[in-house]
Amino acid sequence: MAASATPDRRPILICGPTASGKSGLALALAERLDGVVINADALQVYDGWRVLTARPTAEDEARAPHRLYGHVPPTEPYSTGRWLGEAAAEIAAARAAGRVPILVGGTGLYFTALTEGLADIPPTPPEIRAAAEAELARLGLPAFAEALRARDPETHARLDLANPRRVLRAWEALETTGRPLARLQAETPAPLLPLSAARAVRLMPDRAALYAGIDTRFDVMLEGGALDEARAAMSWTAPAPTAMQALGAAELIAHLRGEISLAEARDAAARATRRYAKRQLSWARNRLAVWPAAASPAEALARLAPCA
RNA sequence: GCCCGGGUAGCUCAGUUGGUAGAGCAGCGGAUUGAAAAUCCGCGUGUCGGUGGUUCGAAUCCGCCCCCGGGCA
Repeated sequence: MAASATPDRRPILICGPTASGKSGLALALAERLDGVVINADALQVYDGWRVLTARPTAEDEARAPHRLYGHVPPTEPYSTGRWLGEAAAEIAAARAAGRVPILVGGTGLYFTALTEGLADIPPTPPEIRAAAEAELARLGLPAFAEALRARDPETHARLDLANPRRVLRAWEALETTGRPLARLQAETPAPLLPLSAARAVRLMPDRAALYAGIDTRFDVMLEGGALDEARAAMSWTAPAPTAMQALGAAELIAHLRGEISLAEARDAAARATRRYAKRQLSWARNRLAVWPAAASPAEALARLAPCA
């Protein structure tokens, strides 16, 4: 333990399931290491969802710089590609300012794109997406997949043909670039931040405790104004589908419309959140298998920024 | 104390004339390179309350015991 050793100023990556204490950990690290917290969560980017997405509070944001939170209006679609570009810029800016970038979020795909690379493909123009969706609706999935196979057998051969999203994505990439998605992915450039250039930790909390926390947290959200947020969302004009994916939004809106009771909405939202957490753990366990794991935020904090 | 009804999966329950059990919900595992809080695939996880007995064979039939609900006292 040479006290004179240069402190590790590599970016920190924190991934974990919802309600695992990621945000608090990131904030504590930011305070100890003079860092900048950079969001890696697909829904927390949206303005309009603060309570329902458990975004850091104004008080939290006053304690350390926070980036990529609530900076997107609900009318705009968001994507992994857009996040990657924004995150890269924020990482560079933090470094330039002599601060440690601390990326935290529950969207595993974002971290994988950052550390393993993402194919260089321009965003799908809205008209191409609309046309692709119309074609899928007109033909049905099997016939739509066949239509793709006729034009792009290479990508078709590796697709999950039961998953409409995947088939749609392949179609859109082909329409947008004129090239097979499989080829584009094979040409994926080097990652912006290889794992070796960062300090990563994945939170793997006890399942039962996590689920209990999810259930109680939704009640806290309700007390904190989640219903007001949902009511406001009902008046958004032409919100992007990605913005309406916030867990609990559909349930609370159904309740506000008088379709279900508040208790039913709460149960359904909590259940959806538990399932989401399960998928996140799946990603962390299998796709982030080489990341050091921590059972709790406290354990991770002690490892990444001892004492203080 | 007596009389009914009921104890089967985590929960609510089904289970034909006896052939070691199955639905829904919950849950679990997996995939996932631009909607990822999305999307998709797969999986019953069980001392049938306990214990004797009848039977080749008992969740099913019989005895006793335990527990829960209701009624009568």
